[in-house]
Amino acid sequence: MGQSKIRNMEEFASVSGISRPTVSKYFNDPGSVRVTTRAKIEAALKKHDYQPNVFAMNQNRRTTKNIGVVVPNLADPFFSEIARRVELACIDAGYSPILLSSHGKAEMERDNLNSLRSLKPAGVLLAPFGRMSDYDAIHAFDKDFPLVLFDANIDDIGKAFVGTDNFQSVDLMVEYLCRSGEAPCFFEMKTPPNPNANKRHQAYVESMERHGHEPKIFQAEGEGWKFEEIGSIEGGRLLSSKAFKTNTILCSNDRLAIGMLSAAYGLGLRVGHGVDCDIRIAGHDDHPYSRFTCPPLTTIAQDYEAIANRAVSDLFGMLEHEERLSDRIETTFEGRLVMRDSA
Amino acid sequence: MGQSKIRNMEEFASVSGISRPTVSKYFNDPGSVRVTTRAKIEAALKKHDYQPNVFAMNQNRRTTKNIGVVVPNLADPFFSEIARRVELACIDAGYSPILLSSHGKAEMERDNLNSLRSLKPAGVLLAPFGRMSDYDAIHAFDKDFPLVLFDANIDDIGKAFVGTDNFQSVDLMVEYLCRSGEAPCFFEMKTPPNPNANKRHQAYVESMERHGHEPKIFQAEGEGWKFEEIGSIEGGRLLSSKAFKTNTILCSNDRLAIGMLSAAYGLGLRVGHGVDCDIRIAGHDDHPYSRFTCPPLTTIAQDYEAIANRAVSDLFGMLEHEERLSDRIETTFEGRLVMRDSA
DNA sequence: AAAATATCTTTACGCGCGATAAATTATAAT
DNA sequence: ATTATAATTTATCGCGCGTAAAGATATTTT
Repeated sequence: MGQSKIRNMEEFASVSGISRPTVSKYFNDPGSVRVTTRAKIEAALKKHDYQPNVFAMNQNRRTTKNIGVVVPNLADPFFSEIARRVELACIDAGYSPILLSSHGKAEMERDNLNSLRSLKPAGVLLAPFGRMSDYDAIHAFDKDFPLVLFDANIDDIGKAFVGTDNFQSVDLMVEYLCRSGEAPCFFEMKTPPNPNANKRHQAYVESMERHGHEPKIFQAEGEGWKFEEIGSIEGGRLLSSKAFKTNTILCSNDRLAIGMLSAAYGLGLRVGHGVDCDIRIAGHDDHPYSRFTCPPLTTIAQDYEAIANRAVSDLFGMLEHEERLSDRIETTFEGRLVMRDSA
Repeated sequence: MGQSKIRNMEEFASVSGISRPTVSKYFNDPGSVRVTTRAKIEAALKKHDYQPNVFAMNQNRRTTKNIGVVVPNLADPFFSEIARRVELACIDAGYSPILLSSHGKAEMERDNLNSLRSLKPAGVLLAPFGRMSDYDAIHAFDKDFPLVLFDANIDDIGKAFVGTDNFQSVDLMVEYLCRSGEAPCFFEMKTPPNPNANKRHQAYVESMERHGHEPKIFQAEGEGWKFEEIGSIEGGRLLSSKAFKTNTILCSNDRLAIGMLSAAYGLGLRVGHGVDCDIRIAGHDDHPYSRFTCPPLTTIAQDYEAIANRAVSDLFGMLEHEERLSDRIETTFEGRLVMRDSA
């Protein structure tokens, strides 16, 4: 809290009785100066409130403290939830996260990466679109900056990947559904914008075969990120035409499931595992609202916190230890079965 | 997209055959140079892809193209939705929006404003916490930067405010509910984190009195931003104890209503306006998921697009016309009744 | 065509700080 | 106390670009 107005580091150095280069060292790493001088500087800071000019700081620095965080779509609560944790983890580590949403458009993902270039980020955490992404742009970016992927993987891109093990998680759900009732069919989008959908598709097929059941896939038409709407319209169509041969439906993600629950309600179907119920519907992701659907949604919880923390620590580990990791690290966390009333 | 690597504006100027100061002018305003020289520069841009260093650009400039956008909580779909539109509007206008979420904490709102200071933003769009906000910090910031508030108002802070007219919108809903059935009681949080809740409370009371009914308020305990949970637990308690004297409940916002719908479902109550229904539940905001609740939620739609566009145009109007607006502008848009099945 | 105006080039300086080398201390180890 | 080591000071350069002034061209007007 200050009275006088300090214009630059030169002036601040003089009022604190320390030379400017030492003050500069202090701001880059307070631990790198002697305790006595640090005390002087911090005393002066309280009297004169000054803070270094970020633009001048970052102009000549090899590496800034900026961390880019790029997610495909902040309007999706899954991403806003995980982005929130990533942001906080960066702040805790003393970095400045810059959160960018690509608003569901792959070309904006490319633009976002290009914008980040001029910010000279120390590193970037990217949840990519996957196949929809501009591969060349991401590949080029990967060569110029330390990059860690999360949520969705792209082969050989980035120094590390952190996500959920879809094969484990889907198997967990399939196993549970088979054990507790009829084997599930699988409901997904025909052209999903998120690459995890493809993994889950595969995982479902393999898991069903392992359990001795024939996989049954139902694909919804529709593009874009309006998953609930697609789940409601296409799912409702399938439900009302009794296209499903089983009373158990596993949706590729919670948002599709939320849409289907809405359609089922509209059709007067009772959803759940009770004896008086017509169908079971399950999802995947433990979406923030899945606790409050009607009925509450049985789903797989991704470990948001672990994913966010690992992605951040993988990145900062590289940055701070200057490690030249020859090997790309892939970390997947297990999903956790969350049993509620819908299945 | 180019082959050669241009290091700085000097080099780029030479390959384009134009002097550096003119190139500098071009990047600050492409319209300020002659068409023939602009053509040369743009031809060179295609061959050599160069972009000016932002840090060096912003260092000496009086005003940057940075726009700060601060919202209380990106995890709330209402804010992620409106922030998305604000961001896009800024980009369209040629500015660089920097989106910051305060993650539900007032002290982080203050920190966010302080971080923005060092970015020398041309202006800032702030959706404040309201009473919870650090008034002094916001007031000080207001004096140093062009500031426009949206969603929540604070008296005399900012050059403009843009939001929804809660008195109009709540009255619209009360009128509809009274006309189509029993007069509503009002369900809200006892200590809401969002100041609009207080406006809606007042609006409900006034509207009820105007319609000749006695207002009945029910307040839920609970702090923080877990509105659905609070709506579910506290709403469920009230529902099961039959505390409401009327079969019609107006919730202060959709997220509370979503929680209450969940509780009602759990209690086996039929929600809706049909003859066979037990209660009617209405919300406010047209939350992205309110179309998919069971039953779909009758609510008031805020005009996100209009609010975002007006907030941005109010700010840019000031910036670009250098208007010294003596008067603070307050703009409120009307809410729109969205009739679905829940009430 | 000449005159008036708009635009460009040249030259030069400054922004605030990072980085470095050499000289000078202050602190720790012997 | 003397030496070895670590930290600080002094001095100086450079980052990439904004900005301004003066003179040189180009374009438009008469």
